[in-house]
Amino acid sequence: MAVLKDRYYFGEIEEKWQKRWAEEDIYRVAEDSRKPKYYCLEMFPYPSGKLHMGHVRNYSIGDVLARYLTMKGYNVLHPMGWDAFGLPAENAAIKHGNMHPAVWTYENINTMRAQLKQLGISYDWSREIATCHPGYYRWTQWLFLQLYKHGLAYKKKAAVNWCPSCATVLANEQVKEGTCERCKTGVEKRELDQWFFSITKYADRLLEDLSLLKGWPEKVKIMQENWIGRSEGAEIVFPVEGGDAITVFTTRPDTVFGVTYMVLAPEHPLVEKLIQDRPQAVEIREFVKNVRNLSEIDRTSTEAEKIGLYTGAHCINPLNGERVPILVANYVLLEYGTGCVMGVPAHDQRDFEFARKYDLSIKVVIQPEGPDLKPEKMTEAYTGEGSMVNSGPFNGLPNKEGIKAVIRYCEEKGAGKGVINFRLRDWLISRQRYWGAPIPIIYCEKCGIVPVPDADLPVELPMSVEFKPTGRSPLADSPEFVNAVCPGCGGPGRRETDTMDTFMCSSFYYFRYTSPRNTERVWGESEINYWQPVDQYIGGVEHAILHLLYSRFFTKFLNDINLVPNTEPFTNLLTQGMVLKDGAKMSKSKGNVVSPEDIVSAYGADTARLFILFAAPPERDLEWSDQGVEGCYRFLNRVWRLVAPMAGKLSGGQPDTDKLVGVDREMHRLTHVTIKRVTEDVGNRFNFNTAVSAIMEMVNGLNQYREVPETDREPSVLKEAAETLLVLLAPFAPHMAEELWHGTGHSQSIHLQPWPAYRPDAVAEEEVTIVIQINGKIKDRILVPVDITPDRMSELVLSQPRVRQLLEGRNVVKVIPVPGKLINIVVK
RNA sequence: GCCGAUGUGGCGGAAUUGGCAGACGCACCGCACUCAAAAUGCGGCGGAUAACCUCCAUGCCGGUUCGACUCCGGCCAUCGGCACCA
Repeated sequence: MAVLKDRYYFGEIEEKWQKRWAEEDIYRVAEDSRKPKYYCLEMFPYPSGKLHMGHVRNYSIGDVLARYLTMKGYNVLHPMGWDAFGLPAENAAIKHGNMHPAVWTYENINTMRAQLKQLGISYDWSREIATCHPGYYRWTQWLFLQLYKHGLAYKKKAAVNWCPSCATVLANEQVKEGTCERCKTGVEKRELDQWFFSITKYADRLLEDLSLLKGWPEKVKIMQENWIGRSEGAEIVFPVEGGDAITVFTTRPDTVFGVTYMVLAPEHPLVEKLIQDRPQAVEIREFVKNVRNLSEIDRTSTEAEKIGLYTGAHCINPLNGERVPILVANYVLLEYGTGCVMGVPAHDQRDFEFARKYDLSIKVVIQPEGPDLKPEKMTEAYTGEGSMVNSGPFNGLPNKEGIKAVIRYCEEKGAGKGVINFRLRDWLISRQRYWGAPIPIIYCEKCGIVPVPDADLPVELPMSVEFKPTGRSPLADSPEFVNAVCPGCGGPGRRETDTMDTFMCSSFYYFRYTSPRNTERVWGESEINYWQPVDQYIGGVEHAILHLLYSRFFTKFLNDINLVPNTEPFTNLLTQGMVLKDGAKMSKSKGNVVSPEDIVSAYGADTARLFILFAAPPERDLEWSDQGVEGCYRFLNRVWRLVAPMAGKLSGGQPDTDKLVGVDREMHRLTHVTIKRVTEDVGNRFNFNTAVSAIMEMVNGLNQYREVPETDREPSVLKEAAETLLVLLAPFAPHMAEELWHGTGHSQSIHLQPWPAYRPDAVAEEEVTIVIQINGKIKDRILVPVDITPDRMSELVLSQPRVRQLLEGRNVVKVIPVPGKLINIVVK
């Protein structure tokens, strides 16, 4: 039997068990049809250097769940890996001269892996993946080609962010408030050929299936819903004088008779055609050029002044034949709808303000009940309901019906149709960067765009490239990389030199974990069918939209091509709150960072984990407190001093609940109440903070119980209590629990023990204290049998001398007995 | 501006289905142990009050109810997301 030291030497203990667990490989899992599976996943980190407290929180939460569910008898898949491609690696390479992004990344991975092991997280490390490894990105490229083959990847010109000072292209993430993140220079726009995924083809499914996600926070679903941004309306065609036509999207077809002007986005392809040979041409070209150069931020800022210019051209309202002037304005976005807006100033606030500013006419077509709206007297647009007026055949129709009627009418006349529009845009995945998965495409003069054949994957990143900011992908300057043989005709070809957005790499990693070393296929069929979907996903809310939406898109696509059995990737989602210090997010610039390393070396991993789980429920932000950490450390020491002396002294089997009395019965009860509380808090509610509280209360009770002379106690009760305590503590403080478990005479790992079930008869009480209220105010308490009837309870309470005294001279109106809780006497 | 979350002691938080507000922990105070300190153990700890079995108290105002931290209506504050979406 192991000897337990009288003091808690966390360093020795943690090191010893981490080594043993690795040697015995206790966290390795394989498919096992005899056991129910559970896939517990935390968002894999970007290997930025070292773990921060947010990581510690994320992985501690996941670890408690994984360990708990394993003890509950599930076959738990709990893997870890690295979201290892991305800009910081490249920036570090530029900053540190000749350090290669791969070296920087793998060094960080080694550091962070060691830190995760020091925290004692129960990962199956045999499944570790890194997205920058050719064995992984081979499949990133393969999936790109699958999307391409199914018509969901396409190339198109699009504007990118350009920093004139760094002479480089910037990803959206690198643009902060319209300036370059590194040098603060104003960012410009440049047009480049780029690859896109047609996520918009899945917009309706991505929206509809949100309702299937019962285990997701409402907040996240609402954010995705808004992001997808479905709106119903119509596209209506306005012929332009002198040929051409403008198709406009509107959600208010009932107001088409009120159109008094039409506005095009500056980039709208028709603009140049309309202004040709007109006096306005010079001014408008200048305006368009200026707007194009604006950054996304400046362009879409609500504060930006709305500027419109008259083109001189007109179009015809197809419903009433009216002549409508055409304008160009900065607030109209080319990407949304059809890139133009019909102006209905009487019934749209923005149009109203714009019309007043430029003295455009206002025409009322929806009349609410009450006095007639007069354009010249209106101070704001009328956007409510009403009857249609000045609307030809639709006059008198309630506008809600008018929406449908106008659409039907347009469809009959061939002037338009009902349309559903989404705000969601296609996903731009091209990055003019080195440290990412190369897009597996070859351009050939004869064959055009040619996908790299599967057999030639991966298209490997060349190791020796220059990282000077030249304005192009560094790959473009690597002739060995660029020059390739066309797989179609065998002639000379050029490789695509852009790499893929790293969100692509993280959109399928949770599938790859099921077969991480499969070199033949992206994953095995039996593995994917066994493990999918992820039962519990845990991570920060900052990924509520992009990562989670892209992953849902991928899952639906992969389901469509029969590669995965599920249509949604994550059954349950837990979004953990931030870790704050002094009320603010920890950051270097604020100087309020607490490093996990320091905490682990000063107090041990068990203390760090316990504090982070105890300090707040997982969804809420957590305020870091050094004194709170101290408190958790003291608690673990208390556990040590309580249990360590019991080594070799515990005896007895299962206590017999029926025969226990007095302090033994109370202790036995506390043990089972604690099992119940911890099980519910961890398993049903994810309230780890209250689970820890329950364990603390049990320790307090156990300490008192141990004060009772040994001769007055039933030994089996102490044994049950001590062992239960360790098992309940195991998911939270795995090292200490393991050490004490072995020290008290066990040879198998505590982490392989079954989770205890509480005995209802042990939890049950014979008598309970109920509260006596008079008019809702507490006046007294009384001990009553648990199974007392409400009638008997009322009788008993009303006969109490103190109650009778309080009721003296008052009129009892009503008595409300609530069994097991309280009784309220209503008097006048 | 729109959408969402949160608001409880000196602090982090608890109260699971409308039923004892403040569990558990921190800080603080007192006591024990000690030559002393630390550590540890024991006790106290929302406010008012001389005191109570009294009164007040869960951001503010109002409502429903025998009973409201919890439900409803209206405000305020803080945080987060979206932000000219036609």
